[in-house]
Amino acid sequence: MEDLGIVDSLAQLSFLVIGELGQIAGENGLSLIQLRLLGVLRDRTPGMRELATHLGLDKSSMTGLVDRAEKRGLLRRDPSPHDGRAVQVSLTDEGHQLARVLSADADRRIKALTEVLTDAQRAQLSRLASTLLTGATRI
Amino acid sequence: MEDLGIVDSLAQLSFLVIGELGQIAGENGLSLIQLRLLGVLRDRTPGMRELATHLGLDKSSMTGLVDRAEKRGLLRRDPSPHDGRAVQVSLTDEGHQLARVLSADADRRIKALTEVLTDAQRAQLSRLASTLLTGATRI
DNA sequence: CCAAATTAGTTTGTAATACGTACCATGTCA
DNA sequence: TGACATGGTACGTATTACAAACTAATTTGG
Repeated sequence: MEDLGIVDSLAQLSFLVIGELGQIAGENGLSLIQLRLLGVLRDRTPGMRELATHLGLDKSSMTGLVDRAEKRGLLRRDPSPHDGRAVQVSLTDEGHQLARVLSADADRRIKALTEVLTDAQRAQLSRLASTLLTGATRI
Repeated sequence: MEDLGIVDSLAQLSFLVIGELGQIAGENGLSLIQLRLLGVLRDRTPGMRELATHLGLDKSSMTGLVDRAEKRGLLRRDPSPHDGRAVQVSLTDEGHQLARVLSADADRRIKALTEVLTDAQRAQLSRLASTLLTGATRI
């Protein structure tokens, strides 16, 4: 592979990583967006609007997404204690369990992807990505 | 932002980059997958099977994707000169023009993302990503 | 304190995406 | 030449996504 510019290398890397995550999702009967949803819910119990913002979706898209996950028993909607209009979305036990499996799979697959790197390079990549994320999400 | 592991930092970075590309696509009346399709076709005239493999889709999914892009005048199907069953997909002039716009947009947006990095860091990230891609796609 | 404006979420309708299966037409090989 | 493989499409279905219209609860301005 020839030396790519920053744009192409980042884009291709991203498609590769997302592709891996998509495969993991598929192997566990989920779509990529549902995998993301479960990932977000691992350590939060947000409302629908918050979820939609976080995932970059319209709030109407969230309704269907959460509907389907709820029907599968992966999460539940509870009324918010602070706001009568709002809802708290949280993982069920089954959802938490599946999220752990997905997380372990992702760990394995992503680490396999980075096998070609030395430990130092892997740490460097991680640090650079973190730096970039800090800058980008602070905006 | 705390220091993430290699898995989370790569996953989050990837979602961020793909999100940017998706926004660029949207601003130009395309979906992310159509942006990818145009990107692939910039320097190739593959058949449907080849395209499907490259994009990780079923061949039946390709038909619809190419159908819609063809209807928009972005690409065309020509019969393959070597195989009576096969088809050669190629960009129209309009498709090439749009692909150039998308590419320029991506350049701008991804470079803005990496603004927090020094030039040296950016080069390092690009090199690490390229290395990783080389290893991953050689498998 | 109440009317007006916001906000959270759902519903409905439509389009794109994606898959599997079944199906043609063409190629390839024994 | 006949069997089989391959490239591509057609069809049916589920998921994803959006926009617009709507309901119900909350906040805000006067």
